[in-house]
Amino acid sequence: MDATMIPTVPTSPGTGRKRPTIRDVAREAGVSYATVSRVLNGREWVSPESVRAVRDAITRTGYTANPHARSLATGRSGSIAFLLTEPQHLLFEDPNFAVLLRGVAQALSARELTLILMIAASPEERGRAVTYLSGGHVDGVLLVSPHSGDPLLSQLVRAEIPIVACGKVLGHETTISSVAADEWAGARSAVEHLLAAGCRRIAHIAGPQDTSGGVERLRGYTDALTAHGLPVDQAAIVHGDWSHESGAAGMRELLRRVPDLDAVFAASDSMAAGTLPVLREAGRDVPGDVRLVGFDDSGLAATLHPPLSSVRNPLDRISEEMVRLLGELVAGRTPLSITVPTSLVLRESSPA
Amino acid sequence: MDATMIPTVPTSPGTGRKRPTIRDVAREAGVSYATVSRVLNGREWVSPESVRAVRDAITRTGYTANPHARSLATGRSGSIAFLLTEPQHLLFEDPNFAVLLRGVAQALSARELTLILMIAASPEERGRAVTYLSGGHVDGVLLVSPHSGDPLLSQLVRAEIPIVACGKVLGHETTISSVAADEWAGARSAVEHLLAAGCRRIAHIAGPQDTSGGVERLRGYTDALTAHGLPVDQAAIVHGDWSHESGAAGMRELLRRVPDLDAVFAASDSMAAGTLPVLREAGRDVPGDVRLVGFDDSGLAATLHPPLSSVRNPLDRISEEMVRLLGELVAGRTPLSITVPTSLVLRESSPA
DNA sequence: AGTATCACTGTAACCGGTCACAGGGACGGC
DNA sequence: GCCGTCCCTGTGACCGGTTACAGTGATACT
Repeated sequence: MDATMIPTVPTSPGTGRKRPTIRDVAREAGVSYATVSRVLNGREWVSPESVRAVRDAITRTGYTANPHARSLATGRSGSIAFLLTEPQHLLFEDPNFAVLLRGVAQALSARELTLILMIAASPEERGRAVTYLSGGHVDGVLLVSPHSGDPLLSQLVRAEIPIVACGKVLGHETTISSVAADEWAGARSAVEHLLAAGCRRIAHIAGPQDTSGGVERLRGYTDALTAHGLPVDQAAIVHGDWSHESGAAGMRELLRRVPDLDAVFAASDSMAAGTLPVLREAGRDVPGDVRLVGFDDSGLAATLHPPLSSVRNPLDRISEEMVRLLGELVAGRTPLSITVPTSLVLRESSPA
Repeated sequence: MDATMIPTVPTSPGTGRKRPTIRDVAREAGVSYATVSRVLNGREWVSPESVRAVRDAITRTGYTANPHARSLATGRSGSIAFLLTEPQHLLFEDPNFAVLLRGVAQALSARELTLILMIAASPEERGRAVTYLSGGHVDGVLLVSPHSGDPLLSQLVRAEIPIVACGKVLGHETTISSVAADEWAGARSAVEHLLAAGCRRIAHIAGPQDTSGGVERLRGYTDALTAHGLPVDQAAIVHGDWSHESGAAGMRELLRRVPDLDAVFAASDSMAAGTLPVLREAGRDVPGDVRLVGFDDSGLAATLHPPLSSVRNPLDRISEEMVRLLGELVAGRTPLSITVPTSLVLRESSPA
């Protein structure tokens, strides 16, 4: 059927017909191209008639500005990079990450900024990422919970790119802005809730201690205990890497070391999820024998059996603040670290 | 809107010292800037000495090309958009999506293309996305399983942007390239495996029938049964929406309708995971009493108890092919639809 | 020797915007 | 009538690359 049909338009993709430029609009509107530019950016005085003429011409021609020409002229790219250095963030293990990404995309879209996603897992990818970013081709970089010692960090800092991290970056407070949930308070409230429910042998599955999240959540746990006059038993603290598997392994270890535990506070929902099959196998009922609280309130929490109590990590708020802070950095303000409050969401795994 | 835009103050941190340009490199190397450009693109004759001089000058100055200037001159942006029209893709529900994104990022990075992520959920976001993309500011668009009737599709097609979709787009075969897994064959092999293991009452939890995935997987199931001379019992087929919950609900329904079932083929791993607690509660052992096979072989499959057999959705392959096809479209080739093979991964939930 | 070819290089004109600067009316004050 | 101000507008010089075109010297060919 289409073999005999001859297309009416020479449709070579991209080369088709030229897109209208600012000069075309100017001619159409009967003004100079500088005036069109002024209307577009709206920061100088232009007569109402000119504005209207230009507006009309724009809709008539279907003009949209060429962002590359604009970037070249202004030196500002209008795009920011969202850099991931750990591929597992993108995998099943970390559903929070997806929520954060969604929030950031939304906040950027609202500011008419484009989001460039860079996943730098392999050494080559990391190298390419550093070169690209150091080249000053984006206005700023958003980082997800970077490890403090990562050489990538110092390279980016040296390149003087505005950076905002999600989670405090120890040792870089003066060069990198950061937005973090008040994880200490969240962890503390989780443990206080368990104490109020009558638990006295509360164990903790901690996160990596080279991330602020891991440190803060552990600190919240110990502080809650000591504030209530309870001893901090090092045997009741095991360390995981946020993952499901490490949660399972940690739980097995805890059952061996502290068989009389009556509650577990896990530093992530994934790790909390990992404890469930282990507890079930050991014949411990949740929440009957052991109360369980996780952290992040990810999508995972509500789908577990039993549904998991968790500390809500306000990721929508965090992503919004990250973009705001990045805007300020780009505008020349000094780096700033802020925290946003968390809240405890109670579900069946630890009834009030 | 202007209030939220990043101000145009020229004192951004990056402006400290100016980045070297092609002219700086030329001066440093003692050649003209055209020669530097030639070395960079390497497509014309340049003397070995000049090449070496330029190379040295580049490393000495730490030069990196300004992509915006390049785009402006060449008319090619060097970036492609990854467009999501359904926000739930990014959420916990669809771990496959993350794997696909990862693969695409990798494939693009290897080709020195940048990935612009656009999430167009709200009507405003969708509008902005269409304007941006229609403006010709990216070289092409990658779409994830779009619904055939989506007006966004026809708008993009009208704007003559190269598009590659993941999953066949019914009705747009001649304008949009697509890459899809051979889901029919995958589903069929899963059911054949269950038949070979001796199962005779095989139920199916199907996906939404307005997606090609849902349709194809169901068709593979029925075709496998009829090919083996078995009747297709409509009572043994329930419909879900890919989610964990719908899997659980479907399983409850199946146990009521087909109490003597000896196997379940679920159209997604999430739905398969949802069946597990229901089966356990009903006292059915997996795989002892009921064999279970999922679809996608997501990260989820291996972490379940028991580990889940699943049809492997070759997302790495799909992402690679999507990027390849997009490259061909940009180069002017006509749209093409291809399928890539799936394979069955056996685990404890359905031993051979 | 004259000339064609080859290998290489430099100049200049773009690409499509932004913005500093100069200039031109209209108006008010002297 | 002259001047200064206030708005508004156009010209032209960038931004940092690519590339068409012209040119140069060396070598090969006639």
